[in-house]
Amino acid sequence: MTIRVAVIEDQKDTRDMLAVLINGSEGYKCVATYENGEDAISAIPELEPDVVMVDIHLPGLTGIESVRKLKALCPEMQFIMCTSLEDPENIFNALQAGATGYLTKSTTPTKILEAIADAYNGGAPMSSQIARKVLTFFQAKEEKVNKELDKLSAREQEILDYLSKGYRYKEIASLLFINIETVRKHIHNIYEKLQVNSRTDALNKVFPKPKGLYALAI
Amino acid sequence: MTIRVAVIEDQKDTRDMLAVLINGSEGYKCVATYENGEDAISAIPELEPDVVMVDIHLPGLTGIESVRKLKALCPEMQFIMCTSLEDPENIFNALQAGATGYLTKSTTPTKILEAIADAYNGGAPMSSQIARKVLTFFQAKEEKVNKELDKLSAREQEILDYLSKGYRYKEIASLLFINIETVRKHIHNIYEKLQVNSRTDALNKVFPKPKGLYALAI
DNA sequence: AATGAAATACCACTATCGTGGTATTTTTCA
DNA sequence: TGAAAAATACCACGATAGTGGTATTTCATT
Repeated sequence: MTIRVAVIEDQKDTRDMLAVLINGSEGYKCVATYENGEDAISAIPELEPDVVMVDIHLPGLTGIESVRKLKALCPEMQFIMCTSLEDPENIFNALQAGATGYLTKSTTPTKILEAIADAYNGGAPMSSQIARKVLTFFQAKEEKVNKELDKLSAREQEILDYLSKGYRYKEIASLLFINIETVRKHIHNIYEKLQVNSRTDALNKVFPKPKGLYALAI
Repeated sequence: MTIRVAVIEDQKDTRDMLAVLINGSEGYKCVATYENGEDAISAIPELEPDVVMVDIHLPGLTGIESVRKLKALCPEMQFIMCTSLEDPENIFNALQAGATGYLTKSTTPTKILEAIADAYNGGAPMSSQIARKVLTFFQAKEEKVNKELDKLSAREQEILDYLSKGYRYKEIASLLFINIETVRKHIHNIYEKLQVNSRTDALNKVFPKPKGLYALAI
């Protein structure tokens, strides 16, 4: 069983180095190399490699954008980002775009081959330093949420939860075995604390939407 | 430099095994073991270990809840979850609670020690299989979104976008330079197509929330 | 040229929501 | 124990949202 690999990398020496490494190893074959994202996008869907190594820095279309487009066309294909940059923003964007691995350029040849096999076998190859940065992104998201949320009492949070699910006042009242007027009062207090005056505004304040979701969907 | 480790694990044999492993290794010291989360929470903030190994399955307070509380008290402390479960929900919740590592019980002693050192040094030790599951959580989105969304005409999508931002009918009307009755009509059509009858329900149908987010925040 | 979908506009009615009060009981915590 | 915070309940009013109609115009496609 041979893993078919493609490489997108603008620097000729790195590109050739990768091709030689891959072709020189049992079980791996480099089936194509590209020096920019545009060429890769027009050729890769036909070629159907198993794994694609992508440089983040590409002239024209960036590596991240290339992955986003390719992943949409070929959901089964595995993408590994290769870069010198470790900043969280790039890591996050790359992974969100559909990459499953993230290697820095200092990675040893052995580790590169391992990473390719790993991605092919359902893993997500990345150093634990990078994994930590991913986690930071995860955990950072919550903070802001709680900041608004912990202004509210437990009961208020409970009611807000029902609001978020679209329940009407009287439904909430019967679910909580309290009077509708009490529900109304709680919600009034919630709105005051959050400085809003509608259900939707309250929810948007407490559960901020992931950016770009709608823009993307259009 | 010695890394000070604490262990929270209800099964005596596993607990003892970990303690022996840690104390038998140069550079590591097991400073305490606990058989449940409650004991750990009352003792660990005083003790200030560098790294805490936490079993997910604990009697009473779960491992995840224990980490959440401890992390709030001691943000610098590193937590590694140990479990036999690899299901995405647990992984996600544990990491969101503040754990930085996630080991399965099949991990070898050497890898366990490596993981402890790794967490201590700013990494996030986890297998690449687990890393992939984390990514899946990141990437799991869209799909359903578009399915509901493309039932709607462009104008309807535009109006739904305003609804999601909390605008009132008359605000939408003046933003789009159309009559409020037209807005009302569009929204009525939107609700019909989506088979709902309130703003919140429509938004929940088109922009499904990442599950577990709110439950976590409580 | 005809059909149909989408966008526009208007009306009347009901339900629900949001505001602004007051007041009692329960819980929490200093 | 005493004060503060939270939860409960009630009322009245105006604003907004949602329902169910009809009807005209525009635009794309057959």
